[in-house]
Amino acid sequence: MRNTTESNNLADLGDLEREVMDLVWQYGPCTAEDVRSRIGRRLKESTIRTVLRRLEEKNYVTHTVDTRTFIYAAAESRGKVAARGVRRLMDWFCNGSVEELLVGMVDSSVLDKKELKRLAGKIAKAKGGK
Amino acid sequence: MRNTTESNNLADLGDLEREVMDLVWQYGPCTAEDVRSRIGRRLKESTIRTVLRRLEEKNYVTHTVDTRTFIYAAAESRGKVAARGVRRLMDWFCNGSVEELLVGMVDSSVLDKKELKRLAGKIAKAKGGK
DNA sequence: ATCGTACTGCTACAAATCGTAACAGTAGAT
DNA sequence: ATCTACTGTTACGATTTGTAGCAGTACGAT
Repeated sequence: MRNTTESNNLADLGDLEREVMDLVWQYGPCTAEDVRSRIGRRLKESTIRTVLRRLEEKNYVTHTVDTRTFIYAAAESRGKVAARGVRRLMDWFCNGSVEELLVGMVDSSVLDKKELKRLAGKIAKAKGGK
Repeated sequence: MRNTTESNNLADLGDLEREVMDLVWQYGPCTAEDVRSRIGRRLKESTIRTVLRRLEEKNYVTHTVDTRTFIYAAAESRGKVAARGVRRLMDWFCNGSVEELLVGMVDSSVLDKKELKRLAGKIAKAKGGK
């Protein structure tokens, strides 16, 4: 019934899933137990494992094995994930126009004009030409 | 169980809901029947009404009554909705940093550096000072 | 005044997603 | 050979979304 081929959720992640991703991004590669001990809620280790497994299915993390233990690492940077989300927002609501999006951001004060200009300059300068 | 107070879905909308919003945005105020006749799939009018009702609950549209007929209109512009989504993405994945987001966009070629600069200039110039 | 009809209100239901976890099997260490 | 730490598998309830039927009611025509 639901569209499974292309999720309609901008981030494909539930709240807990996002929390876990945050930890993975923040602390780097870690085991389920690492996550469990650092996360703010009291959850069973099996719960964390389920979440990590689902995150791997969704390609948010990958794992390697150390002896018997799974070590999970982020598959992409936060910024890239966010950018993918932005692209979707653009496609859905702005006919794919970055401009319409930026204007909307400025309009609803998500972004200040001066700030935008400053950042544009900075970003254009950093990370060498092309 | 799930977090109901603050949805975790960037857009709070399913695919059909988004399609309907598109029509409302594109054609302006309309009735359920208007939507039904314009939408690309064959759906019962009651289905459309349900969707419109839900969209109203979510504050995406409002309605007025003409004699007995509900006329639905978008409550916000596309750009604003998109911008709200972007804000969430920033909060979730970039610690609220616009910079990290823009960098991510450039990194994953959602946005080109030159393009960014051009738009920044344009936007800063347009819509008068401050 | 009556009646048909066009609209709305309410309810329902199945599929998918997500939070949460138990239980079973198995490979390493001792 | 055992114990134990890990993984694999399965489950279940709540919520969201697509999809729609049925019941009630107010207007317009006769």
